[in-house]
Amino acid sequence: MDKVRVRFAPSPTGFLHVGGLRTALYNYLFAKKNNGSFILRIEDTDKNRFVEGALESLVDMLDTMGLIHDEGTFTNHEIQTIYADKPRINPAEATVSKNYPSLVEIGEYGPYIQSERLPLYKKYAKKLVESGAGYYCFCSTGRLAMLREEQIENKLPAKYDKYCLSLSPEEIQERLKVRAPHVIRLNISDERGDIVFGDLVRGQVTIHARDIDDQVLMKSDGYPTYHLANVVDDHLMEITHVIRGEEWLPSTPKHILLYEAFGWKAPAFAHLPLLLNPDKSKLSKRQGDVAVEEYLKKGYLKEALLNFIALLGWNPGAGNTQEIFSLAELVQTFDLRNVHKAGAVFDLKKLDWMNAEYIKKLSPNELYQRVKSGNFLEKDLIKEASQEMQTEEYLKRVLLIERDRLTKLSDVGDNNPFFFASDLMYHATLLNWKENTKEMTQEALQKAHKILSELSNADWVSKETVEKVLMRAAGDPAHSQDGSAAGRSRGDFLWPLRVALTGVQHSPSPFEVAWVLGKEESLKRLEKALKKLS
RNA sequence: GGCCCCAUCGUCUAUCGGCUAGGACAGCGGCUUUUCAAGCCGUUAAGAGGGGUUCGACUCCCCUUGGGGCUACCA
Repeated sequence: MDKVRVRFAPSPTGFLHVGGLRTALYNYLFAKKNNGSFILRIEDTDKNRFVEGALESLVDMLDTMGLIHDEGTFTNHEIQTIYADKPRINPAEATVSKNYPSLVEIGEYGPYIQSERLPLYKKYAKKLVESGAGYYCFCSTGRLAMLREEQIENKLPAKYDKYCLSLSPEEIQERLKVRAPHVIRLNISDERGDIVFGDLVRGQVTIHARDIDDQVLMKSDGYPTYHLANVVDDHLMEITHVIRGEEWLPSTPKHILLYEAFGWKAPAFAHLPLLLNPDKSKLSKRQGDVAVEEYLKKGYLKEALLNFIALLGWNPGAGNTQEIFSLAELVQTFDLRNVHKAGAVFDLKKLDWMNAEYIKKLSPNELYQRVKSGNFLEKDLIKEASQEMQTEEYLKRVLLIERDRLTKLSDVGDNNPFFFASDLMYHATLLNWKENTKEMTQEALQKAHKILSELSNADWVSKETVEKVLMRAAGDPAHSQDGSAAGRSRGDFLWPLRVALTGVQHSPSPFEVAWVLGKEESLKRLEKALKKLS
């Protein structure tokens, strides 16, 4: 079998979409699994929908997500960073893109940007016309629209009526000579009958030729449409497997016909199920975020997003209930045979869970780095805190305590604002544990103050030390079951301590809070609470 | 309107004719516990409907219904 070559071919019409990310991911996984090449090609054949900067963002986003391609289009930034240590990519072999100076192309099948391959499409379109598989069409958009309207009204398939196919060679030449606007269409004969093709995820698909429109292949602006460019490029670039979204399924017969017309062997096709909104329509911006960048900005880890998206439409196979996969594990396990046919709803709740799972696995250092580099510390809560509370040491302590409680990186501090407060407000009644008297609360706080003030600053370095000392002070109810400790419970001591340190009733354990706050701040808060009581 | 694809818990899914239909998320309940979270345990919840084929259908075939996609000189 030929060496596997697959491609991800986005259009520069906006940011990378989570649906696009999944398509790219499956292509990547399939390539890596089969020791093949993953190629990035740019399909910029629609001048009208071109968005400035989209190209660079698309290419870079693929890399920040870790889907490193082997061939095709790269940004200079990539070449200098991500690929710097990859011997098979030699920056010296890079050619600067003709149309986009910020991009570079690497590989033997270039250029990899369709707007730079225009002569190629022109040449092949001409071949089609010469063989009769294609023909010139001069019809106005007005006539086309009327035709279509009429057909729908008569319950017929809406398609071009081949009017221009009846033009004589002389007429055609004449019109071409005066530069009459025209397109080139694919000539599909009803006689062709059923077009049958195999799909790696759907099995055999059959569509009758009579239902297919004479697709425009070359637009009047001289650019090819997706259909022509796609087929020509996939053939020339020796793509072996076309893995793309299900929205392409209905146009695949057109592509099959093109391969036939050129006498080329068609690649294998695999049409992936769509990603859906909660209402089951095709995933769209209207019902939530779709840009990968937005998810990263919201504090989702790229590993979690990739893992989650991999499981939308694919599973590791019979009996395997594993859900957490690293990218390397996905490569190992991936198999197109386990791709589903039905669309999958993008369920944020499950993504949240998975993200939390990934956060829990991060070391304190990694977590800090991620939070910092993702700019998640740049929030008012933290920026308005005292200098001491913004040090790396302090923030790392906060993160260690919060790690198991975070859903997203952006949640840092949100559930425990007292870590960054400079002045807590106390409700005297909240300080009392259950029905305890003010005196008992005072006693508890004084005891805590005494114990903590006896600790040296060095003792505070260890969370365990702080915890041990306070735990001892809280007493162990297990040793006073006979009531000798006058029915005191840990709560009698720990509850006032918690409220004094946090001002609220929900928080991590007082040991941990005290450890995070440090000696000085902890004592300060205890004193303030005591003052409030007196 | 035409064509194509799809159909198991609310959601993601397992099942390739033998099922007491399994797992995960969410939900609910409990344990743990000074509170919250985490963790652990438990639990609610599904094969759209109708015909076939078969000893036996969630699994195969047909129809209906439902959902989705495509139907551009967009990809």
